[in-house]
Amino acid sequence: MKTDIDRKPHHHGRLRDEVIALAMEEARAGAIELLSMRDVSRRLGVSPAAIYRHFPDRDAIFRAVARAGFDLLAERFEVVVPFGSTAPDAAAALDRFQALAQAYVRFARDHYGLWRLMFGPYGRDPNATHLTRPSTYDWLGKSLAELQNSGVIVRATAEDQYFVWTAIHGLSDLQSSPATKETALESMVRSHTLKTLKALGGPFNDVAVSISSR
Amino acid sequence: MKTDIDRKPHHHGRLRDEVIALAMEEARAGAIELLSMRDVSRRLGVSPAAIYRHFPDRDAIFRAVARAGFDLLAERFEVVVPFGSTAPDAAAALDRFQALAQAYVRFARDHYGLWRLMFGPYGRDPNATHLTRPSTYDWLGKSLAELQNSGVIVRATAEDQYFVWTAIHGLSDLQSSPATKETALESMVRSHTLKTLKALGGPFNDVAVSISSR
DNA sequence: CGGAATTTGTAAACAGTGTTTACTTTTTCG
DNA sequence: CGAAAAAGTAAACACTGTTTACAAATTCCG
Repeated sequence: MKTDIDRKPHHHGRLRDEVIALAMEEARAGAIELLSMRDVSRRLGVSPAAIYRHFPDRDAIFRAVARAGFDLLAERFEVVVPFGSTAPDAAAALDRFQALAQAYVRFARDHYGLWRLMFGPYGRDPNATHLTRPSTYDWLGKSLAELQNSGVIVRATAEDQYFVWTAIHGLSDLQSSPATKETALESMVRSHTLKTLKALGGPFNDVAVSISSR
Repeated sequence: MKTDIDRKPHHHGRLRDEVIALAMEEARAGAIELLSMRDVSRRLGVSPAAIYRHFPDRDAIFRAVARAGFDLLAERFEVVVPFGSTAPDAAAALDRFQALAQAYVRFARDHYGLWRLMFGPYGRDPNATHLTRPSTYDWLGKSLAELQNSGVIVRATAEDQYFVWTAIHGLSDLQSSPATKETALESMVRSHTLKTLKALGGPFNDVAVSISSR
């Protein structure tokens, strides 16, 4: 039993999650590097030292946020391309591939600071799992396999996959203004992905191209 | 006339350049965000406040360093592709294009922190010139024009140029370990650039490909 | 030249930071 | 229930970016 008014003199347990959530929110737009321990503690109504029960130091928060960022990106991927299912035909496979790219570019635009954190030093060092990370990179592999099975492309080697990733990643990193119109972004990503697929060589299926051009 | 031992009780003039030089050196490997004003002043044998005669605040140093970074990159480009000259034939044009890409990727690897600064918020805001920046982006345009004139590619629109840039940029940003072997890096960049060119469409000149494959 | 004006430096202070230490409160659990 | 563990606190430490008032070096010009 507790008193009527359940004021929480102690946070108990969920402080760690609250710190990460606040840091992620803060990392959306701006650089997370200037996030202040004391500011976080103040906004969570907690003493500065309390945070050190959950993180050894400030960098540990950044690393945790970067990991959470990859989880969030994986969620976005799961929405547009449910991992259990398989694209029925070439048109669907191409649609999925483009939806994946759209999600990637949008994520970079809408969570710019978090995005930079994820692909910066803090997102890389954990266990050198940044390249073999299954959650996000494998989505691309699945999509490329679908494209291959449905005949849109003739092969999808590891090198091909890496190439496609770098192309979309570069686009995400370089998109200039965060105020790009939705339709402009969409068509830009579409033509970009089509070029990318064409680069994979072989008789790139022009039928598939005409399929996707509304 | 001065005393025999020309100790300099004041720095006079060149402090600004020394700050930028030191900050650039510091930004090579690690994140520049944790560069300390007081540390800089200490290492330059100067009081902390002295720096404020040359920069309004810390961010101004970052912006200046980012600009200097683009100048340095332009120097690298100039070495491999002298801007005054023109490639005599298709093989030379392709070589130059690949040399440009190599320089780009190497720069990102060898000046990782600086690279991140340049393409982060600090490198972008000056006057929104980050996309129209002539010094670095135009080199790519020149190279693509050479490729077009010599028949390696059939067109080089602005959109094409942007695509090529994003592809190389993405590769630069995602190259994993800074300890990649030189030969591995070189062949990776080569196959990457060839894919990129193929993506530009048209009857991509397979002869040119065989030219470049040693 | 010589002295005013300007530039470029300094020392001291201020508010704010990351982190550690010693200590207290709350929860868990045999 | 009472000990052990977990999760909080206040106070201190060394350090930071920045401002202020002041001093030295340089430049400018009558």
